[in-house]
Amino acid sequence: MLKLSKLSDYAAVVLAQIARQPQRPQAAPELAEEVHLPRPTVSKTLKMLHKAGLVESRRGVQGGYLLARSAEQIRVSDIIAAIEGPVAMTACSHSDNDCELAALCGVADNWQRVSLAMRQMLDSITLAHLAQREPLQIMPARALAPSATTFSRESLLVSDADS
Amino acid sequence: MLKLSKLSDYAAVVLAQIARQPQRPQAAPELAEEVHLPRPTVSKTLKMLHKAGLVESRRGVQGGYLLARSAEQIRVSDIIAAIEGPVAMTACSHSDNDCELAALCGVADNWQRVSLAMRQMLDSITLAHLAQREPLQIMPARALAPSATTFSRESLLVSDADS
DNA sequence: TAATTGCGGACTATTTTAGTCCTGATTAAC
DNA sequence: GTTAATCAGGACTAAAATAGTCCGCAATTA
Repeated sequence: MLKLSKLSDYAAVVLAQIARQPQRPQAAPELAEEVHLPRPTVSKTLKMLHKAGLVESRRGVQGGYLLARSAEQIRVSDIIAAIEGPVAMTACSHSDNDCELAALCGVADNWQRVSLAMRQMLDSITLAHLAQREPLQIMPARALAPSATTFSRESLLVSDADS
Repeated sequence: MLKLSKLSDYAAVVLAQIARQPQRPQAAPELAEEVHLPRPTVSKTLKMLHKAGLVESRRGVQGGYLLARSAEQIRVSDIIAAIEGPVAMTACSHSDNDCELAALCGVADNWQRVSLAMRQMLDSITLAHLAQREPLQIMPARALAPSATTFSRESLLVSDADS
């Protein structure tokens, strides 16, 4: 399925909810109610998001959670990384891991590139996009000259619906 | 991690190996040896690939596995789907699944689009690309006019290294 | 100081994944 | 027709990841 864990999904939903009231801290139980998810679970994801630096927390009365930076600056890949660790498709697709089969399998390099392309796509989409009530349009991407060797941050551009 | 299962990774490696000798059937134990993976496991993945129609099998002496179609016609998304089921990032990102929270979470539509973009990327890369000994270059994609509403199959173009 | 709220971590249960093994069916060669 | 090679299907086990809950402590504010 190549799927996100449920927790990552929850994280996105909860963050989107916070993003819709950016001015005041929102407490975990309050958020849980709004997104219809169990409190301890929401609490857990918020703690993970805090550890990853995506949200700020305020304790005490009137406390709660705030975005640590604007929704435009929180990338989908940040959210996923906060919950599941860095985005990488295979064990050998992140360089620090030494797969002793890498030399043999003859596919490792190419998997790495696929993985990179995916990460870049996820980098190009932000919480602000997710939180929009209007559906996104993710642009069809287009091939460049065959000699291009690097990715641009803009490789997959996401724009608002034009209506 | 948003990672592939090991089995999917194995499947890619094994398929790449088959692709390099397209003319004759290769038996499971032989393939296992070549890719340095345990026989029963390779056997299992091959059975899954067969069920998904990606390889043909021949029983008996001199039997083994062959690609069911050319490596250019086998997409990475096919391989993943054969092992893990259809590519979809979240439970609600495939339409037939009814997530009762969809109306509430305010994110579902956008997740679906992210998921779609990912699938399209995976559609655009084939076994032939993976099997190449030379590393791929996956093209930087480029935004089109803001009013574009559909994806093109070519959205992420993969080309051979130009060296 | 009391109420509210986050923090950290332990813990359990469930599901998924990985990996193995066995028995039977099919095919080709002799 | 017999034999050996090979795939087919599925049962099974073990291990790991995931999901979810709970508790006691720390911080903050009124």
